[in-house]
Amino acid sequence: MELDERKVTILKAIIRSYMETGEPVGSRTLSKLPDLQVSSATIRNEMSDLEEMGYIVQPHTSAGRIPTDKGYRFYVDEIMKEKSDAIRAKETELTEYKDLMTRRVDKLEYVLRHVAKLLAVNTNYAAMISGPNSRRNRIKFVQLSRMEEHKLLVATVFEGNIINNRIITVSAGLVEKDISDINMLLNTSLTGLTMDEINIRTIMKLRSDAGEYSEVVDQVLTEISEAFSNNEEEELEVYTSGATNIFKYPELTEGVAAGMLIEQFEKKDELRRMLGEINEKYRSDVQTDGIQVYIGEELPLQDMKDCSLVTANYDFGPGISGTIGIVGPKRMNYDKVLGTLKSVMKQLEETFKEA
Amino acid sequence: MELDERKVTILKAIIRSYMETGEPVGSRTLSKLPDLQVSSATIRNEMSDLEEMGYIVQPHTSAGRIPTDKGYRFYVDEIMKEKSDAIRAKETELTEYKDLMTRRVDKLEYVLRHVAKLLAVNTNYAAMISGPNSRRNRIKFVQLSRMEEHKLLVATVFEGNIINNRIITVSAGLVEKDISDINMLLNTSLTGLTMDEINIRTIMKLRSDAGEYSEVVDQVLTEISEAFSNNEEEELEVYTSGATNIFKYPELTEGVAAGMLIEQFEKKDELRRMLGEINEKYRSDVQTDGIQVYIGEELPLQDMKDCSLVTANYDFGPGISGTIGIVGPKRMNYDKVLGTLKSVMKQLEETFKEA
DNA sequence: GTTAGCACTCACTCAAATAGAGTGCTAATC
DNA sequence: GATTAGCACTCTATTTGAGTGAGTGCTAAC
Repeated sequence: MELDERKVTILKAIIRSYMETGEPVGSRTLSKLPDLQVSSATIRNEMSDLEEMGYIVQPHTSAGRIPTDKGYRFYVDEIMKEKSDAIRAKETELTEYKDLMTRRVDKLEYVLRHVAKLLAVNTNYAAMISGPNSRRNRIKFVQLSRMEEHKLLVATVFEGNIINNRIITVSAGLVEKDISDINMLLNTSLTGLTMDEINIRTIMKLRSDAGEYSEVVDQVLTEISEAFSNNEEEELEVYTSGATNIFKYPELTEGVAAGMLIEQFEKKDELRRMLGEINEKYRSDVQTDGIQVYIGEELPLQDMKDCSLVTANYDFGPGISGTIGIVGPKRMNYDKVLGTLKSVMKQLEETFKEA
Repeated sequence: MELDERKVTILKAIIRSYMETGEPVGSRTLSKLPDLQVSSATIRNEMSDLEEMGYIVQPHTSAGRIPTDKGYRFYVDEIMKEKSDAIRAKETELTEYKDLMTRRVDKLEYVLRHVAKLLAVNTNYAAMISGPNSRRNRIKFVQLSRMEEHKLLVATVFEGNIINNRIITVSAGLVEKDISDINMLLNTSLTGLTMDEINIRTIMKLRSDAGEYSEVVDQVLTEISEAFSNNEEEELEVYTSGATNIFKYPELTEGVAAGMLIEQFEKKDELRRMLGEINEKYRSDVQTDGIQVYIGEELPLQDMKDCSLVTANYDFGPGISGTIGIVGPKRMNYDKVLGTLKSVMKQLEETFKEA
């Protein structure tokens, strides 16, 4: 069977109606729409076909139809084709938040946290953002300073002005000159490298370069290299916002699943892994604009099988890349989410280009 | 009417039974308890008295009784008297988590986040912790370093090794000597002060001390003072964990209130304000061990009126103080929560004394 | 003061009755 | 051949009413 124009119109109408109301859509409701000038009986026939083709189903015999994953997929693919319209529609709505974002570009964490909130409030779905993976980010400079007799502060600044502090303890006594020398040494050796690139060889070279200091310096370097390597779990943060928005969608809240779903948002490590994988996969995918849509069964996380997930990758330079995700019911307003997401990405990009 | 010994026994029995089951308690159930060797009729008479006195109520005519806020209040006050027993009971259970806490004392944020999680997991209620108010914390030292031509990194380390970074932009050109001089100047003037104590006068003095540099330095100081003053909202963080635990208590999840309650945990600013006020009020209250219990209507937040809140203030030195809160149903296991909280406080204190 | 006994209340459960929305099919119509 | 009107049918959701059981309050006896 073929998906002719009228079938498409009907399918889209079903999806749009279901998006609004959350109720199964009947033939009579559709027949009343202005762009469908046929009787309900005709529509029933078409719906029967659409069901056979797998785009819609009946929750029970005497109910209207609701879209299947396949139905949503068709709809989403359809929007994606005419995406540019959707963007402009939403852009204005967000500008009022611009100052919020531009205010403190220097603290990426702060920006991301607020973007998550902004997305959640604007879309009425749940938002999450994975922070950039510092390990892939280039070191801009390192500053070593003395805090106490045996405690040193190592402040590392990465591209994008992401700052990372560590406190290290050394047993050896260090005079001011030692510290400033090591400082110099660290900067000449490490600047421009990513954490991943700092391996044993770099450290060894550093030590040999240290020359006369090597006995004292050795310990500092050991501490630093350790501080630089034991940090996988913390580096990649995930910020979430609006998890409670799911209470606005009855189909997600009835049953036991509600708790499971809300709990899923507290499991930051799973979210992180998921977003990380998506980022890995589509980071350099220019064709999709870095935007992906996952519907129902397509979701990587089992507990979210009743939801849809829209993701977008941001990339503001080496190492400063991550993924934004919006989670909502399958009947989420894809137009709006896609538009909002694009708009936010664009603004973020501008903000970071300036900085 | 007077609360004689038998009435107390019955009241406590009602509360304990209701804590376990969440079901209204009837006279027959109570008559079967070993420590009540009287008939159900007698108990009915006593319960009638207790109801008249306001300690218990019937949800409806033909149901058992449940405790009122006043009933819980009596019970909690009773436990608080014999608190020391409760502590020791729980202490062992928590030791396994000790390494988790001691691992990274240098990052207070990290510790607090994990303590919140630990409390949530251990109690099965929702936990929250307010971070310390940096504005009241003493500056240990300040480190100024150049990031880019016109960008400087100001790293401020406070007592308790809490680190705060700011990036400031200056239009004037600075040579290395300027930076190290300003650095010296900042440290001699600001070390030992709290943010609150850094007022216009301090800044003015700093400027006059700057002497010959004043033209160039002026801008840096202005930037720094600004960076030091515009940060109220961020400084006081709140970490939450286990909000979804409330799904384990049906009386909290039925009705519309469930969503409201869960949402309340996303409103960090309100939580922050509440914990801040509690901290303010009981910070130096040695008598209560810094522990407070709020039941139902006593809660400062309207949306939590069906819950109880147990709070404890931590204080590990000047400025490093905050408040921990546990939120659960009114029928929460106060014994356990109080014990767990005390145990955690003790461990935290030890951890910080060492560092 | 305590207890046994009994009438009474009220929530909860279950089943049957009812209403309503929607479909599929058939036969008539364009 | 496509469209439509009409009708029987299906299934959910809502209502109703009877029955059940837990629990109380009261009274009279111990």
